[in-house]
Amino acid sequence: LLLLWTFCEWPELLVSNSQREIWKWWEEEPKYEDSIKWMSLRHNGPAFPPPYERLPDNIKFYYNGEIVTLNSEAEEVASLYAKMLYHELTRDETFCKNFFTDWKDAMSPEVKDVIAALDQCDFREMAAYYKRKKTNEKVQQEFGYFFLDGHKQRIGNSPSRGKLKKKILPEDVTINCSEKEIPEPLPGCSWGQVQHNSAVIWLASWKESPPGKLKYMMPHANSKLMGERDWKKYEVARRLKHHRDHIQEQYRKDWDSEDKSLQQRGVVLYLIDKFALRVGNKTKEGMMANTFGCCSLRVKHVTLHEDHKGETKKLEFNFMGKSSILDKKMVPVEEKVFRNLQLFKEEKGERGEADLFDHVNPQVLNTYLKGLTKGLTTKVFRTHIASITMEQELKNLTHHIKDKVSSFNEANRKVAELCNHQRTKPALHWFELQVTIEASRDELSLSKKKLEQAMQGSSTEELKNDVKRKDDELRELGVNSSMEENKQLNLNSSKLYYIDPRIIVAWCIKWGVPVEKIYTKAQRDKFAWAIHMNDENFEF
DNA sequence: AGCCAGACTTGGAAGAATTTTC
DNA sequence: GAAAATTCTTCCAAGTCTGGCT
Repeated sequence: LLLLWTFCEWPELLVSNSQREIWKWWEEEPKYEDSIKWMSLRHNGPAFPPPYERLPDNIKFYYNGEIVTLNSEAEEVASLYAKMLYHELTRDETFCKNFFTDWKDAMSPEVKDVIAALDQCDFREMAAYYKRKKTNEKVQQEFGYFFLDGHKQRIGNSPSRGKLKKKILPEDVTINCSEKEIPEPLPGCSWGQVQHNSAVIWLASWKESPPGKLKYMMPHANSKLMGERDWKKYEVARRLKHHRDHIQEQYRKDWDSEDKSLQQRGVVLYLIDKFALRVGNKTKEGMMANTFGCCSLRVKHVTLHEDHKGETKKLEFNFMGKSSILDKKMVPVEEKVFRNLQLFKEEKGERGEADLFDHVNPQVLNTYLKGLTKGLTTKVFRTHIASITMEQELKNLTHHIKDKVSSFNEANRKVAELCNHQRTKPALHWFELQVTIEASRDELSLSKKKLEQAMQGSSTEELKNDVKRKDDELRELGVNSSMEENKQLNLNSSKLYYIDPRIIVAWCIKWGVPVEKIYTKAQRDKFAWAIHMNDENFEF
């Protein structure tokens, strides 16, 4: 009976995704123009977290060992801190200072009188309580989907996210949907705005309070709207092969140009075309993280090396790229590029902080490229080069050293290296490390003791090995803690954003490798269009 | 012509789930 | 059978690029 009742309540949601029929949108004829993204768009809007619930009576907050009852608002803010009590950040002085200031604003005068220092606060009971509490899956069921032209589709980012920022209310949210399908806001609330703009694909948007940046509720990567764009992206990147010769010819001419902006454009385009650099827009001058791309490179980021015979010209990049990932590599360049760069550096009097390419910017570049072929922008080069490289690497794989999947990963690794996709092996935090080292040292001395005791007897071989192993372990801990060389390549980004999935599908068919070995479930959903095309002869 | 809000794309890290190892 | 290692998913920050404004 219970089952039946549940079934009636959520008939569609009980059918798991794998059992559902897939909407093969890629087999359909386009029903409307490119500029129109949808005919009907229905969804429930973002989910809002329920109003704050007070702590149960048995969970207490202590100040200086005494129980203190916080007013509701102060308790709510305290709960945010309690939830991350064991996080490294709570040992950060600035973090604590900022939090304490904001927290005080939420306190009633009486409470404020009592609480004078953060380090006298005991959040441990609260922290334990929240750790037990589980998030509610029902929210995902009700709000995790939208309907595009009658088809059910998953929503991408979770609408209820956003930690310490100001709470988002329905009044802050703009809804984008079909005319007659406006979602219900929370009782007693109304939406900030409702629009019916079929030229865009987002479902809801709002301004995030401290940074003032726009946030969007977008369709999931496996939805038609996202898949269609992805497909189109790879088609544009594919078409670049028909224009690359001409582009190269053109920029070679520009190297000799009298016009400084043409000359710089030529060199920049060469670097992007050869080394798959990002274009390098101006980054928002937030207090920290000065990052760079091709157009924004400074003089100090590029070092020129000429070997003693003056035969090979090399360029050394050394700069912080997107997400503050270090891009450091030595690459050979053509003579004229080398001379031009020398010139650009000299012009700035070798001042390290000066912009290396002061006569070009991303807009200029993109305007030029768009004139060459529709849809061409600088980022297309990265996609193109990555896909071409992968295709070539896979073609070169005539035999498999270990197994097919390992060979595949080798090819993938080349692409990741090219795109400079890194991943930092999470280093143990300092104090965790101390604890680990301590424990490791104890184990070692214990084993040594055992060995000594056993020396008189026989069969000490095993114990000797044990000591040796533990000694090595301890030594390794010391090495790892000294950090550096913790950088590893991350193959996921190139696989998800740069390599045309049809190249991979074709390879899988050719070598009889199940696609499941290469793409995870989520990735197969994202690339469903390519997998279903099932084209063994696909050539990028 | 330069600037910036708006709308997407791309990225590594954290956290969850799963597999492997001891 | 638990802990450790690895893999996968989610999260949301950090990029790109367009087009409208001044």
